[in-house]
Amino acid sequence: MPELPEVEVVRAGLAPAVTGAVIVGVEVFEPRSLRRHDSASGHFADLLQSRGVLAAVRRGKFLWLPLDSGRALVVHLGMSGQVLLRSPGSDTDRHLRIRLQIEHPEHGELWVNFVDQRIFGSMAVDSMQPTRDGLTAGYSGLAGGATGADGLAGSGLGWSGLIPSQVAHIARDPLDPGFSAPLFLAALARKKTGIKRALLDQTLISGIGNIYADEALFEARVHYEQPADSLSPAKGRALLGAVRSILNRALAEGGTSFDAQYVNVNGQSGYFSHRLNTYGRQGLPCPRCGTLLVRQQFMNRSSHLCPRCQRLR
DNA sequence: CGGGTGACCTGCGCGC
DNA sequence: TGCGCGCAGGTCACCC
Repeated sequence: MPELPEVEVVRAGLAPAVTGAVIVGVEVFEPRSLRRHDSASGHFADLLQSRGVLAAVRRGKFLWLPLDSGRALVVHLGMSGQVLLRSPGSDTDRHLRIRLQIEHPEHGELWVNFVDQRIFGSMAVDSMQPTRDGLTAGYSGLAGGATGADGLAGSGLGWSGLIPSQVAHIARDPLDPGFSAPLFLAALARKKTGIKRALLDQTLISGIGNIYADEALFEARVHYEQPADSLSPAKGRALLGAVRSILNRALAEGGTSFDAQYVNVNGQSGYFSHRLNTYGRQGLPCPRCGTLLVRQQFMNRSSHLCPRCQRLR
């Protein structure tokens, strides 16, 4: 489940089930799913066994569960990853790569199945470090970003001010209260690169992938190869506004699902695919002007656009 | 530094 | 029915 709305749907589903739970069992069926785990710090299963889970946090497309050991279980869904909550003893999901058995004080025992057809996703136990700006590391669904509300003694934010090392280079996403629009727009204005490349650069702004980049560019009427530094300040602001609007609307509909691949923790699909204006709609008329939409090769993938509404300037 | 390419994977739908 | 091809929502390493 790749882009921000789909990952947030997973985070939101996971949070109530795992917060306060203890990991009582770990089964790794596919070691390639541990690609991002640094085994020098210890074996994946050993680092999880008997640990308590404090929360479910997300920045961009990265998800992590802070643990009572001071580390975090980092989850990245890649292109085809799913996290499914199952009752103990459930039938094995196809492409099941890792299973965590958790025990929650209220909900009892539960299986957390990491399912991933293509194995581009991964799980890893990672060390934590303070955020560079001293703010909450990501979104955990807690009011006020959990500031001072996590009951941890000592310095400020506790786990909420810490970020897994492998996520530290990822920029804040545009729905994060700590995201600075002026700083992002200023950085954009310094980039000579094409605007879509910039939107997909997770170190500049995170959470945007191929679908929502195309949709936001369509909404703002910008060509994907328009140099970032050539956008007027007003156009830059409009584009960021379009990005936020699209992400929020997709979130409200449970994300985008073309097939059973992109589902929440209960295996249910989102409905935003009905709202897509350009992604995957090549050959169909532009909803704005009726010109036929086109698909073009870009960055080893596809860009979808209206050749009339989105001209290179 | 920017930008291009390939690697990492499995599976589905299509045309022949 | 089978086979090859192109396609898929991401990220990273390496090259020039």
